[in-house]
Amino acid sequence: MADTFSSLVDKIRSRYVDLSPQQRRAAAFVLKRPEEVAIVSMRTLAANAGVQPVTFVRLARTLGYTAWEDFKEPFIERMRSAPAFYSDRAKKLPATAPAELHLSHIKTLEATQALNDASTFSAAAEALESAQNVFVAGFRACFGPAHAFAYVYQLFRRDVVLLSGLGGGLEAELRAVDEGDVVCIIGFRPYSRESVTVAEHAARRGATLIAIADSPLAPFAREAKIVLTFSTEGPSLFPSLVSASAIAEHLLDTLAARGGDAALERLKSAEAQLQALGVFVPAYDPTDD
Amino acid sequence: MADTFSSLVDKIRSRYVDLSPQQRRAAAFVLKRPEEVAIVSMRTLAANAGVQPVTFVRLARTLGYTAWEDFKEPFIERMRSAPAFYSDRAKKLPATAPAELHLSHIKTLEATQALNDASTFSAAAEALESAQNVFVAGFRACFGPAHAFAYVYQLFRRDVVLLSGLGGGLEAELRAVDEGDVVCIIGFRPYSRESVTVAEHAARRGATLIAIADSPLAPFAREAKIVLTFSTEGPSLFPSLVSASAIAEHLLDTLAARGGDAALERLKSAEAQLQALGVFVPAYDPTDD
DNA sequence: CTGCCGATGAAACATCTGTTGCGAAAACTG
DNA sequence: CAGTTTTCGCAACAGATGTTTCATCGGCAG
Repeated sequence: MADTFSSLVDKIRSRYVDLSPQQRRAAAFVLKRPEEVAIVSMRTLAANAGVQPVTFVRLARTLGYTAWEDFKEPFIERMRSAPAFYSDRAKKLPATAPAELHLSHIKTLEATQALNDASTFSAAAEALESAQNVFVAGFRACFGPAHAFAYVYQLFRRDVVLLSGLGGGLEAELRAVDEGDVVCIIGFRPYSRESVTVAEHAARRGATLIAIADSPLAPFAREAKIVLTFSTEGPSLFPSLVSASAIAEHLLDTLAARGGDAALERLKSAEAQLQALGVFVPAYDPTDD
Repeated sequence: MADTFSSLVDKIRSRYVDLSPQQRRAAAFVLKRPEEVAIVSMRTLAANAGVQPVTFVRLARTLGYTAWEDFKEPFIERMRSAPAFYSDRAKKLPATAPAELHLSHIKTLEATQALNDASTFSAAAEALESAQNVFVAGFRACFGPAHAFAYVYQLFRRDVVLLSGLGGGLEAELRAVDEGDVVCIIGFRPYSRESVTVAEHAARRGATLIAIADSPLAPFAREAKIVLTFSTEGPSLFPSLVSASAIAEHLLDTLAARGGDAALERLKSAEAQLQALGVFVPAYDPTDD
């Protein structure tokens, strides 16, 4: 009984010619504005389509649904997991063990994608650009993503500092934070004490706080000017860091793109420098460029 | 009057602390499941959140909205523009949409998924289980994922060591590697010299090598017994770590699953210990379990 | 303890929901 | 053309919706 959106569309398309004029009107409208179906009531939908409310009930019936709600369901399901298209594709993968986790990673990414909009990313980038200095923090499980973010950011910006708390020196590191700086904290539940310490210190000093968290209600996000939210959900025992990494990378990309040629130049020279220092080893894959 | 979704989230976040317990519950739920707000009725929303229907009206009022509908609007607007299904989204977003990068992350994940099969993961898990000691390494951009992997693994296995090269002491750390041990290295192009150093040393000592690399031909994977491959491709300037994280997490999940109750027990006690040490700060989201 | 005040829950409210029944109109059939 | 069938619109229905009202609870100051 539970139809998918695309199969419903097919059904409409194939039986369209047999429909009565009014039902055609309704069906055509439904295809043109699928979001409306999920969101508004049948009556307003009818008003927008220039059709009587009953017509939608009749349309649903002629297509084999017992009630309008059954007809409506696929439209809702399509919206719930935002870009339904990719979800549908993922469901078609074989149901072996690794595929399941893989699928869940995709779902997590999609959930994360739905939680943030472009303007939040650009606001974060703007704040970082106008910062005197940038501090990055993440503790315990989140140290990894924080390090990755700071490492790449350092490639095209000089004054990026990773707050590590190495050797218990977190407080000493924090003394460098001042007004005009931006502090960027990554964390998720359970929230480590250090992240709150950093956040509070940053707020006290008047620095701008950017939080990358699993919830806008994360304790260290309380005083944040900008919050980027990610999901850690999944069938795994452990919370997933995949989405946090995705967000960090997206932010980096935004920063590099906005930085323009200057950022690119610095990036290149940084890489050349590393190369010259003999940090890297040549790959021996002949298909390389 | 017309609020955007992110500004609404900010409003909730900033005023969350002043809310009454019940309203917090409602607010937290709304943040955790934003799609629901757009789709279901207030009454069922209340049922799912474990709150009275009135509470949502009250919440909307406290946040400055005259009616529930005004509060609900941003949630609907957010969904309306979300689905990348028909042509209607092209006109809305600027060229550098977050959806594009999001899409590429999914593609990368799918590519990675295709590169490894379940048996490779179980082989890796098997090797790790029968190891005397486990060493984890990753340098430069890959230090993050390596740290994340080691951190979680340490939660249910005692003898996991992260090779950090801190203070230039990499060689000293390597002296601990011996026959019967497993060394797990994460890395991608350009390959850092340290990763090769570690790999060669491990091979010389007779330790088993597991490589997590962007190519089976990675220099540090030459002597590896098992290679897990991931993709770093994407439209971004920077290679993506998302898939590397996904692989690491999948491996951890496999390990925990195979470890059975014993692993679970250790995991629990590790978490309890951390809790007792006051490492974490309580979350103030009442909808948590 | 009393009196107060905000927070909370239960029930009643008007309104809007999807759906039905029925009559008028239109379209087809012989 | 009449007779039949289908389509359509209107008004009414039961149930669900968001909201209001009011009684109760629980903490706290005097």
